[in-house]
Amino acid sequence: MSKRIKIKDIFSAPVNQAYTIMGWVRTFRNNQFISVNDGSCLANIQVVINSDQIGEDVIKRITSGAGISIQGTLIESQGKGQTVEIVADRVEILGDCDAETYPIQLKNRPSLEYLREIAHLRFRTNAFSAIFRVRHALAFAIHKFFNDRGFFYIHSPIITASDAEGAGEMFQVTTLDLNNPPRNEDGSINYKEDFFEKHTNLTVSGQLEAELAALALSEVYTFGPTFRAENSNTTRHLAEFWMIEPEVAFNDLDDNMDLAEDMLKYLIQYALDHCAEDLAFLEQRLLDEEKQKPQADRSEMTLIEKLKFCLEHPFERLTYTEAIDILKNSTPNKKGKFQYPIKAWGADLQSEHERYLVEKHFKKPVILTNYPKEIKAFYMRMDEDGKTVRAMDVLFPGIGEIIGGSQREERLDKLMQRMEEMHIPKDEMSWFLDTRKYGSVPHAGFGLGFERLVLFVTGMTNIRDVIPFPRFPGSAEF
RNA sequence: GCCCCUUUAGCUCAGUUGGUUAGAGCGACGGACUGUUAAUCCGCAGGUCUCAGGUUCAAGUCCUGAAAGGGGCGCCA
Repeated sequence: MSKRIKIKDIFSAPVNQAYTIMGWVRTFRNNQFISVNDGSCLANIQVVINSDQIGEDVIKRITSGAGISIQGTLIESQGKGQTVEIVADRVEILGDCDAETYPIQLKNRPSLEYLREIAHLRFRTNAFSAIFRVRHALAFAIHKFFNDRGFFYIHSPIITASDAEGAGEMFQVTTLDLNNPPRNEDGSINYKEDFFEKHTNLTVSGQLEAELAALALSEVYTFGPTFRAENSNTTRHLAEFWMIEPEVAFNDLDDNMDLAEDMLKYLIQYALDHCAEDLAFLEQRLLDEEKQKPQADRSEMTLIEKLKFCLEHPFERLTYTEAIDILKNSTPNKKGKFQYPIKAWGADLQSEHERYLVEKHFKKPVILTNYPKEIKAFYMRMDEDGKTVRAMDVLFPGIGEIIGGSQREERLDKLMQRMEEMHIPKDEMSWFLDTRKYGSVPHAGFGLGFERLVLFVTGMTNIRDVIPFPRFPGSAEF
């Protein structure tokens, strides 16, 4: 028996030779043509069988979804629609698939909502196999981008005792018996008896740990799961998501923006170069979906046009103060169309304002910088005016905030002052403050929400469709 | 957490002002078919109209509540 060849490779393999392919039946037509997919690429290989040669009992078992092994000869296709096909000598059913109960009937174009409920099987569809191949390519490209630039991949902890990062509600980690936890004399729970002998949570960010590494290795990044127990019910939030957090010593805010823009463009280019077939499919899927919508709600660009547009234009960089001016004088603000009208400097920007800037005013990715200190985290570097901090948010069309970052406050006295103002317990953060005490240098970094990047590149609209097994309030299936 | 929408066959959806026995396409199943491409053709089965109350002579249709799903907002990545 010949060695198995992946379907991805068979289209360029020499013809008139014997091959073995394995995969799953997509369709079976005319008792003669099997479309087989093994997930290595979007395309199916057409297998031609001769019913005289393949027994009736086997033919009966060639159903949609069945696992199958085919041995045969690759030939130039005798029909239209494909360049090559396999004439089968041997067909073996590896795993039967009962068509009566199999929940995926591809010809019905099942809805994304339905497939979300059967996430364990949705990999079997073209859309989800394409999404997860693109997701893989982007994950790989992230490591390649940083490795090629001399960054070191730091594994920040998943379980953390640090409760002071301020990035959101946390999931507690404990081995204590919830029905009968050990108590202190005052009735509070005695975490001294917990596994770590202290109160611990799942991490909401690897940033602080990345800063520790950056202040020795200079250029580092993290790429790991992150957990937020916020009760967020949107198409852009997950309780468990993956985040990329580069942190670079000696970088200022401009360097940080350059790194963010270079990285995003590199990743988009990588996807265009390596996932052309999948992206073309996802583009068509999006076009089909938008046909249902009224003309006004449809995108002006196709998916691939949109991705290329991002590469070709510099991201618009402006300060929060400049953005407020634009918004204050904008037509929707004057006509009272904003749900939250922009009245004065200092207001937090709502997603309607971000959308206006990105989708209406500039019509391209925007980097907003120098926000008021009151609406940003304690670790961001204070500007000279004492009012704003060196923060930056990268806003993408359709996604909103895809990156949030800043130049960090490296001056010990200023950092301590901010922690006091924002009621961050200093005693728990001594390890973090040590970096400012001993050889502190300017540095900057940011966090990229990986799923938000995948959303943008694949053109999907719900973040629950770009992670294999999404976790969100009320749902931890599979 | 707040607001809005949806729920009818395995899937995607029709179902008029409340009025006989609730429909279609696809899928499944049975059959035909040796060049199909979401194959085609013929045939057939498939329903507690999400659930619990209520209004009414009469409810898939109206009202109340619940559940599940979707969307928007907030929190952020």
